[in-house]
Amino acid sequence: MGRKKLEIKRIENKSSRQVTFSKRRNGLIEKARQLSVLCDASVALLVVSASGKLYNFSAGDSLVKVIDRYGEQHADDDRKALDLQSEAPKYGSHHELLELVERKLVESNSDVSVDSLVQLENHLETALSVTRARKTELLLKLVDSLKEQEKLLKEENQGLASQMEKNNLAGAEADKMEVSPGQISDINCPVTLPLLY
Amino acid sequence: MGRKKLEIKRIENKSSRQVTFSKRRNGLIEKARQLSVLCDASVALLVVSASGKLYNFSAGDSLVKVIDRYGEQHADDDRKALDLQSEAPKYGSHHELLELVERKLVESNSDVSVDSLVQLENHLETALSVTRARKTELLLKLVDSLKEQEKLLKEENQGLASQMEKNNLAGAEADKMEVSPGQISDINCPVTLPLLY
DNA sequence: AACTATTTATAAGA
DNA sequence: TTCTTATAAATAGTT
Repeated sequence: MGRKKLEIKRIENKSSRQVTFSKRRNGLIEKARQLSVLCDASVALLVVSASGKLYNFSAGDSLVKVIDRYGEQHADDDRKALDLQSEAPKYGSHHELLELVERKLVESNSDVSVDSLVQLENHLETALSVTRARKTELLLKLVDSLKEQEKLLKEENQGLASQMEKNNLAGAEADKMEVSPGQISDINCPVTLPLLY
Repeated sequence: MGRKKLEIKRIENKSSRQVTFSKRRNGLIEKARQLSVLCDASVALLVVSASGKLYNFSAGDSLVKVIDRYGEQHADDDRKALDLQSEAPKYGSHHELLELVERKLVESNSDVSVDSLVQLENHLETALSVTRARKTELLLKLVDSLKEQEKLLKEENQGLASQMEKNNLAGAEADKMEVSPGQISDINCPVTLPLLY
């Protein structure tokens, strides 16, 4: 959308790259803002220029909340994907909790004592801590069990491989001796298998 | 840019809000991609729909790297905020930052303003979120790689076991035939190994 | 930073 | 959801 069609590839001219960066960055932020307003969504946007400068924008929720949600969602997805049922209490998402608190604060502006809010805050922080700790615990347990599994499989592999090796060597020995057919099933016979690495 | 000019305010009609969300979200992601390519920048974009579904996109660097950079920058800000008087040593991590904070809080127990503490609280919360997101991301990656490793080992195992099975069967065949010693090294010989489970 | 010829995005409709 | 198309908006090159 300009005087000429611009191919989407790195702009080589440094100064026009910088100008385009500035223009499009603003455009992107404006689009993000509009999406948030029009569709009642939260948007977080981080842009790092080639020179390393960071620009950030968020709408709807704070950047931190959105990033938090990113972390939480991944934990949730993972738990579902792995069929791990969590015994963690169903507090709902942090986002929802925070919204609930915000609503409470707005609704009952003055007729809620600071003490009760402090209590609520502590309660929520506990819930949050429990949930997070649980998440980490589950992931760490999963990692441990996978490592254990890996160890067992490696041992098994080692066993199979060395058994085959043994067969090979025994076979070589057998080759040198004169072995009668009747003995074949009682001894380790030579095998020449390509050892799977 | 459409048949009619659209005011930038929440779209009340639910279905058209949803359609607009979908279209503009895609548009936003495309713009983010273009910015990254044209200007050699990194972009991270997180969008949370009203219904709570999260969409994320990143270009240039991974989402985690960009979020990390955000966290680093805030850590830098924190350091600067706290280092007004003393010379600025190199605090490499949030951990060091926290130690610094603790020291400051103990040292200047009462002569620190509430405002600066509020600011500090916000910065630390940001650091916390970023750290948690990173922790989760790293754990998930670890889980993925362990699963991949497990898969490979199982395949290898399968291969070894079936090779042995083959030997066994071939050996059984050999038992029934009359085999002269000279042929032994050319055929698969019977082996009676306990198959590792 | 402003201007404007064009390209691009997208709102409404199907 | 996907496609079409009229129109609004963004922006590339220019000043």
